[in-house]
Amino acid sequence: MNDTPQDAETFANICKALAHPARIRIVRYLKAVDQCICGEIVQILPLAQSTVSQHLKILKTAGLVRGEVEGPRTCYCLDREVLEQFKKMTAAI
Amino acid sequence: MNDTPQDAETFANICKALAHPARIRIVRYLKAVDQCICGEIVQILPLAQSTVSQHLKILKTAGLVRGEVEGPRTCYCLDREVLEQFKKMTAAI
DNA sequence: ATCGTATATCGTCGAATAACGATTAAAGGA
DNA sequence: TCCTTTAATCGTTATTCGACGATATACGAT
Repeated sequence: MNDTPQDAETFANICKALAHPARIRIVRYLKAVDQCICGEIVQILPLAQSTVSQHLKILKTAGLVRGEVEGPRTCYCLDREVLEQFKKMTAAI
Repeated sequence: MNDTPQDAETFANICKALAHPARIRIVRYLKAVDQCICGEIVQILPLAQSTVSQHLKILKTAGLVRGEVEGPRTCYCLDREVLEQFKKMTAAI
């Protein structure tokens, strides 16, 4: 791992995406079930659908999660590659 | 590592503390020099003294950094224990 | 006792976050 | 075709963040 300001920014961005308990729980859930639709997560978390959708968007923007539309629903899964990258960066702190 | 909502909150809190490039750079710097005073960090970062002090406070509150007053200055260092804990939690995601 | 240095804290401001309900969009089924 | 389901987006509101300058505090040195 590098140690440039840019690198710090990259790492900070992923941390930011994970800096909310709901998003941690989403990531863990996805890890456990491999993939699921948004509504499933809404069931699990004590949050409104729109709020969950927003959290998913944040995780997606950070690259940690991918979603693909399947008819009226969207199937979400972890991007394990990105997650591994993050783990490596963390280990290198 | 556990997988409770409380655990998610704990982890999210540390992520939040690291969710800013300046704070990442502070942690890395402390890792490299082992310990230093606030002014040293002010030199390194393109931020005002008060801003750096604030970032240090956030890191301290999260437990990642400890500071002990030495006369008119404060000597900061990493809490390697907490950092290791965070690394383990991250690896367990 | 005063001055200078080093930090922390306060107050402020704009920007970003988090949450929600309401609305919209896009299928799929009746 | 119309209704239902699912999810995304919009608009709003309250809160938090990030940055700064100014001020306060605490020592050490003169």
